[in-house]
Amino acid sequence: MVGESSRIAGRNGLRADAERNRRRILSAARAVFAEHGIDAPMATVARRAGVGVATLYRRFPTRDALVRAAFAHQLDTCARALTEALADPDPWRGFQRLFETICAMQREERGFPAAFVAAFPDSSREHARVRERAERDFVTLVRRAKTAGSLRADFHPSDLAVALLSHCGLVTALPGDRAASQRLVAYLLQSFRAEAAREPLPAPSALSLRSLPLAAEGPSLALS
Amino acid sequence: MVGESSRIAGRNGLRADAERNRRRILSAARAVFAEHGIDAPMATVARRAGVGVATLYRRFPTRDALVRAAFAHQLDTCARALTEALADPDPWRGFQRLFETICAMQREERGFPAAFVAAFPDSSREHARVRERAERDFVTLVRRAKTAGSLRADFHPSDLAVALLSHCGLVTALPGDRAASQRLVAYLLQSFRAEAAREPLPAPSALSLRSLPLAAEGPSLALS
DNA sequence: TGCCAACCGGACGAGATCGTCCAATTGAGC
DNA sequence: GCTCAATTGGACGATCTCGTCCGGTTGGCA
Repeated sequence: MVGESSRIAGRNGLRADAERNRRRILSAARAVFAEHGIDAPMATVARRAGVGVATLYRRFPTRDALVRAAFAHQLDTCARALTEALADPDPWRGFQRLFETICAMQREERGFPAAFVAAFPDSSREHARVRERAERDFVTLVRRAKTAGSLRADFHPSDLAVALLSHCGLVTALPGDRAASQRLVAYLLQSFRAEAAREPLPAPSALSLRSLPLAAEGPSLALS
Repeated sequence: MVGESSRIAGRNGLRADAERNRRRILSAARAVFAEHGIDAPMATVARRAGVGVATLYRRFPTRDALVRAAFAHQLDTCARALTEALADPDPWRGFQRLFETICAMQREERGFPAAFVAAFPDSSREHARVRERAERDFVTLVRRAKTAGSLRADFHPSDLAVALLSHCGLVTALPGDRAASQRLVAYLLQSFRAEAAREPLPAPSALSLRSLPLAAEGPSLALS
């Protein structure tokens, strides 16, 4: 019970300069990823941040860790959108806003789509608890919207993942084409409405919603 | 008027062994691209084909040329689907089959989606003539389907590109998930029907259809 | 002010891919 | 069978990225 010698307050237990560099790195990472894609060399990020590669690697041992930290704020927004959707008295409006919010995020934040799918196959991680919570929330929202008669009865929760991944692919292929993205969102939302259910759909995907990066992964560490 | 010395018949003006190697390379490329993605090292393709790298580079100077040649057969099928769609007495059935055919191709032929989008920004090339023809054909199909009252009036030809690119992104993110792909196709087709037009859509994308790799680029050179 | 642990950053070796060059081989007409 | 040119294949140098190592620096408490 002696230790904790020069451990200081920097909110993460980091020294002041270390914390400063951490923020710089995240900011640089967002800029570089947006500009050169998610596969940009780590050294580029380090240079832009004005730090050495070692500093970068010490703070974020893998590229994946960096990517996730860099877009934690955006993932947070998605998670918050789910909470707000659930709070909306009109379940369809909640559903619609949730979908539009996430798609807008994918559309506006260059680099985020790649991060979104990169964070995707994370299903077996520690945050499973939070993810399950998000999944249950969304299922609840879907049930309410169906009961209200606004969402088609054969909508399956995994369809959200299908829709989001499609949109993700679209904005990746056509970065900057807002019109295309908005058209797709409109088409999909209309086809999710109860009135659109004219013909039966094929069987839904077995895809688990738990793998969707919709849940906040602990307290947000993202900083502007 | 003396030349043409030992120029021989190999359909491409290639020597018999050269033509044989060409086929081997294309076959190997399809296999490797399907297995390791479109960014697989050229050397891997060469090794699989049982030829040296130089042979590969001489025949296909760039990776792009190889990719396009490897999937020329699939692109051909897409182009043929357009012709058949136009020939169908029921324009909506033609439209539907066209869309389903292309999506099935993207879904079943691993590696093809990547090739599809890779072939995308090719608008300014020599084949512009053929592309324009394909564009006109599709516009004709759309007009007929609208006149018949089966396609929604506010459908814009560029929506085909939007839909195809989205689907492309989906199957890239979830290779092997047939159900997801089929669900998206069903949703999109239903939302394209005239009866689905309940609310106005946002403005269409300025995206030119000419850039869609729907047209055959000259006589097919693809071989099994 | 002084001390020490934590932190910093650039150099560095390993590994991978690219695209070219050249000597040896091989196909096809004569 | 012979000749010649087209074709072949692997070696090679250039370029790039990764992730670690280590000597020097700095922050914060005493």
